[in-house]
Amino acid sequence: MAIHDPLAILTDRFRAAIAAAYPHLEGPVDPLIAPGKQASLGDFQCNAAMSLAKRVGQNPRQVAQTIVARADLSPIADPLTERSIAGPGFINVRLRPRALADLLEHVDNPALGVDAPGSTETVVVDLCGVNLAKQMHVGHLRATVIGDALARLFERLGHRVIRQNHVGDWGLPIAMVTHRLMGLTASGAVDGARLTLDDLDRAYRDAKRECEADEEGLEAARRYGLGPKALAELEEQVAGAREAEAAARQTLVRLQRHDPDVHAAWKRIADVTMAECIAAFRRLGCTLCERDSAGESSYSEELAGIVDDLVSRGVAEQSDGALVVRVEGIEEPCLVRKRDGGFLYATSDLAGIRRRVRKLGADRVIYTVDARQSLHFAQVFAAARKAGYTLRPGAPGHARLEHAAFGTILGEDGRPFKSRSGENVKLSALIDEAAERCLSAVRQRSPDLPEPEQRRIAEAIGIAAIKFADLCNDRARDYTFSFDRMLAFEGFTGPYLLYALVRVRSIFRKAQERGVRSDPAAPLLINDPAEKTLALALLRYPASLASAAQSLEPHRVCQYLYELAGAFATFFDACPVLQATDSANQQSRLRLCDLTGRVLADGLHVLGIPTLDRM
RNA sequence: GCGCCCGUAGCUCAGCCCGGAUAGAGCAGCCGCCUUCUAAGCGGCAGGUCGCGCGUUCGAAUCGCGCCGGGCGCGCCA
Repeated sequence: MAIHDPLAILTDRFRAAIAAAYPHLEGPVDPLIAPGKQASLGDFQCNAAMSLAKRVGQNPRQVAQTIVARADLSPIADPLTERSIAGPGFINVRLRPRALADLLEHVDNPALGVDAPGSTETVVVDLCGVNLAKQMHVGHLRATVIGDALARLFERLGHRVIRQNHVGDWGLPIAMVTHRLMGLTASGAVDGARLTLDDLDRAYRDAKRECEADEEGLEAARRYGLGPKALAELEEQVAGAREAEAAARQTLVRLQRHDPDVHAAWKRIADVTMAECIAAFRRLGCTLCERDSAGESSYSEELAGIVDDLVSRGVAEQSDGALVVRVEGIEEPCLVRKRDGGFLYATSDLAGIRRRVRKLGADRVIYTVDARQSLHFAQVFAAARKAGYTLRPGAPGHARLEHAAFGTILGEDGRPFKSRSGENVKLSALIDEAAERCLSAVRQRSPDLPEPEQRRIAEAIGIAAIKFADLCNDRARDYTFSFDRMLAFEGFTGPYLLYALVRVRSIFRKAQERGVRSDPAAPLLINDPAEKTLALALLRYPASLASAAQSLEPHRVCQYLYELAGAFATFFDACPVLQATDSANQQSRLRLCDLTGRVLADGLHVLGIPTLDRM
């Protein structure tokens, strides 16, 4: 048990009291301890009496009295009395200032009160999922930022984390670009040596357009008897598209057979794309590197074997010429091979699960992928389980597969976020704009700092704003992207958290200037209400991480950090540190500041948000 | 048609898993607070039929059922 978490301690004490008072009750009873509803009544409350009343055949107030008589809360809280009971049977608990200080001593360590896990798990996080020849855009932002935060969170909690970037680097669309690029290079239209991702992005779109046959248009033209000229144009378009597609298919076959020319072109596309993406991750502060890439191509050789395995063991079956895995509870079967013998993305996802569990040793695999893929993952997870791919060598039970689904980023018009011209907004352009908008504010507030420093600060604030906005609300929901709101420099934003930390660090800068030494062993004095609120907030840090990890919801950490920053802001206003009335108070407050700064920095680091010394 | 997600203050959102006291934030509005550690801050006021109905319960934003409204998905694309 966490010996520094008052909630855990009180839960323990009340559970014991209830067990002693009602020994005939079966199983442990949850004492329902919660933070106090009103600070004036108490710091915590026990809500168990009401729910127990019926089970023990007493009225709730009687139950509360019985619990109060049995509960021993020393030394952390004031003794309970008749007056601790309120309303129908709420039991209010008030912590002792001294106890608060003692508890804080326990979290004042490098781990900040986060205990090592009972058992270390291997957690694979599937994140990012960029596609070759496509610019990173807002669609990848969430998959990268949320996945990175989850990966960091599990690492912080002491687990072994393996990041997997399931890059879309295989299949017909990629073959289409490869084919087109080879043509462009051969004709000299593009310099292969100086290829950029923008070039590839353009080639991708052109190739796609080239292969799109307007069959419906042709059909309609025939039906409505359009003129011969229009008809001929449409026929030509369709024929051309079919030809382009056939060529792309041919390229795909050559790629699969490791044809040196095609493979070299494909490799070039992969290198150019990944180099730019990895630069983007670095700029964003996401811990994702080349080694974490495990694209679809890396599974291509395994797919036939997977399907054979599924067939031979009767897991997959024929259906309309295709191969499907039927799973209980889901109407739609999971398609693993097309009628034409081609594989689908479910097939490579199955290969992914098998490798992650068997080779990488995953106890959990977490997919940070768009919520629109929910059905797909439900199918694939069930199929993998049915196939036994989730069975871990040398461990009981199945690995846990979880889809950390996230919603769409919407524009302020409520529709999926796009540029004015309807294009996807490039991630780099997004960061540029955020940094640009911050720069003027930084110049205004810190005119003395050198220009490069101002730029560096503005960039960090912009990134903090973007990432915090993405992480701070419920993953599963769509959210509205708004520069104005995230950069408002007010309220529930990334900049607010950075600002709180900057103020902490500023105090220590000033302390040094004034020759004030801080004593790390000075006694903590928790007297002012603002000090108490801050102390209570500091103690909640480990629980906030645990809760976020349990639910795969980073926004819980955001919520927590915002509350901590708020508690600090109030403290900052109410409790002078360097001008404290006496040295004991000054030293105690310096320690509170130090602890606050460390928790804020640690929490921001867990979220992957950059921190600053000044802004 | 079936499935998933969402509906809480003018706006953007927490709270729902695990039911408890007058439902919380931020923005916008109004009133205060910088000769003192960064005012990107703090304190206060005002603002809500928790989509609707029924049910379970001593007690429902929270659990169940049924509606209404919005979004997304649903075998040979990835």
